[in-house]
Amino acid sequence: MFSKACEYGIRAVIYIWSQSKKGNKLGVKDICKEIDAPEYFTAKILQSLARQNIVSSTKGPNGGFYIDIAQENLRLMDLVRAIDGDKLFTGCGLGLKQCSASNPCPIHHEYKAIREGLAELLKTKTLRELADEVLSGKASLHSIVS
Amino acid sequence: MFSKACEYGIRAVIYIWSQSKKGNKLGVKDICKEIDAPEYFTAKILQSLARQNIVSSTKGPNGGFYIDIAQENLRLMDLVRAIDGDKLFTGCGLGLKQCSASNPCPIHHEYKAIREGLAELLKTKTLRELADEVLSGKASLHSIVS
DNA sequence: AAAATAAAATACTATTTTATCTTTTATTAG
DNA sequence: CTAATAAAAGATAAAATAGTATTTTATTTT
Repeated sequence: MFSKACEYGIRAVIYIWSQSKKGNKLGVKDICKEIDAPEYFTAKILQSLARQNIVSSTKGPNGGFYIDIAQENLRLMDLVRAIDGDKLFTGCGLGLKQCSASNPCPIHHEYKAIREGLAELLKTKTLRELADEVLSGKASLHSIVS
Repeated sequence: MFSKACEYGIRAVIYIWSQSKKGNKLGVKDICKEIDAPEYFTAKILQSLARQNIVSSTKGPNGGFYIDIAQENLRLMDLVRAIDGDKLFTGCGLGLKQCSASNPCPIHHEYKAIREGLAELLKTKTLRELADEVLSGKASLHSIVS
């Protein structure tokens, strides 16, 4: 469904958010250790998100990634769009170039419902909510390490 | 969502079905012309589906692909599984190796609902239904050519 | 039997995605 | 001002997906 880049990006941003709340900045290494993601690849994703002003960063000692309070209501949708674009929310399920209610593919209506359900989910969830779930221990960003 | 191979495969099988009903066998060239898909690539997909006994084929003059009546109740789900496997129906939305109700990622429950909705759609739709929609003109397998 | 046809199999190419490594630039602590 | 630190940028590599071309095999028509 989501690309690997998007999966890592979401996990990273949720973690950054949960720590920014405490005023901490995080290095890529720390982030990747926590969310179990490849370091250099995740760095690229975060750099792209920084250019898009979704996360902030500072270089040098004590530098790292953080998220501005102003982004408190950032929706999961905004993040997915920033990384994967919106092909997931626009394209035809069977790949037709033109597919609409007036010239539908055989699963147009049903697929549209699924896709809209997904969009609704992503629009509803804010990064704040997601980070809170992790902070409260209700949800996790990595597999159990035993 | 689906891979290109899967998109072409679904369109091809629906078209083959709609013609098999009339007793016609179809060559790859004809199929690809109708569904606007790359010829050699689609051929490979169909050959794989033939090995999996989802479509049938005969070589030589008047040969081609067709679908056995016994496959009348073939579900879209079976086709998607045969081409893309079931990663779409099993994996975690955020890519966690282990993600379950007891150790959930932050979108586990909501994502599960979306995924199950999709699975339900694919299990409900039979190839017969989809082909009928195309035959009756209610749905289309290619963009409008004006 | 020979020629024609069409799928099957194999090999090859291109593009995109994922991942890693190296160099550069900015910032801060000493 | 110099070291050290950490992100930014760029270059490269590996893997997966998408797409094309060629050869082989089976079947049918003449």
